[in-house]
Amino acid sequence: MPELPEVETVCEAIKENIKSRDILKFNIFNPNLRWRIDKKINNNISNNHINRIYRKGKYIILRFAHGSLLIHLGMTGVIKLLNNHNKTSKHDHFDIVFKNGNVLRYNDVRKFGSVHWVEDLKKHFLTKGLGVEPLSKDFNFEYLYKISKQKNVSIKNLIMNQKVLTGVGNIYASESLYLSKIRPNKKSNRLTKKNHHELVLSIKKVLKKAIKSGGTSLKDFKNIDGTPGYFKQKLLIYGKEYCQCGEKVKNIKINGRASFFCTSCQS
DNA sequence: AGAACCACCTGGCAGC
DNA sequence: TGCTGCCAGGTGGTTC
Repeated sequence: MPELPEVETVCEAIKENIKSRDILKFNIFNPNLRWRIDKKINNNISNNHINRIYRKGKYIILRFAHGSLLIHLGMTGVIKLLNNHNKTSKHDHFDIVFKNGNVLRYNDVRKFGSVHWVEDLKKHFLTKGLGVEPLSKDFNFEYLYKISKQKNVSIKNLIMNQKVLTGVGNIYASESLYLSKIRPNKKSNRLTKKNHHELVLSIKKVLKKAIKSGGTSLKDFKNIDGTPGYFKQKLLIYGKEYCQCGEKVKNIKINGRASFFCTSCQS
């Protein structure tokens, strides 16, 4: 579920709302996530101080002096801020308990998320190969064009490849391709230079706009205080039946993922 | 080597 | 009502 804007929203909310950065303990309720939660995380973070809270791609990173806590929300991961030790509910997996009583609680219905203690992010198997950040200046025409030409995949798969571009998922890939009038199943090496220029701009535009709206709420995404994001109302093609031009929207599978596009507006 | 497919898991919904 | 089948925002690992 959560793509870059949702993770960014959660990250910012944690920064703003956590009044203490000193951790008391790490409580595990259900260790079964994509990878079993390591009990040793408690030893690594209890009685330690978070120096920095930030996002890399779809990962939330809590940085300590001697390593980082790496959190991925998978499809249905939700982080809530609680002010006391509320009793746990179904699908709660762990708490990060702060010394002032604040609690960050991770809930994940489908268990596709993860949490790891990582000493060196550059060497960890989940983070070492991550591509460029879409909102950074490293993501530009030259970068995308070069990779596009050397790959033989659909452009949608290319921009969703986290080793190429980190943070873009199924919704924002569809939206960006719609904005730049490119069909999602078009092979990346067949796009024109103009296509690439427009796609880079569209991806940045869509992501920025979504962050401004607090992310997209379909079924599961909720911000840290339980409020939903409002980008869903602004989606132009994902999940739509008709395009703004009046044409019926096509929904095809690309690599098993629903891919929406307009046969009239996109070519 | 690179691309496509599968598996992991739960819940919601449509159709019968 | 209840059962079945299909669908869902992700991605590492396996297979082709």
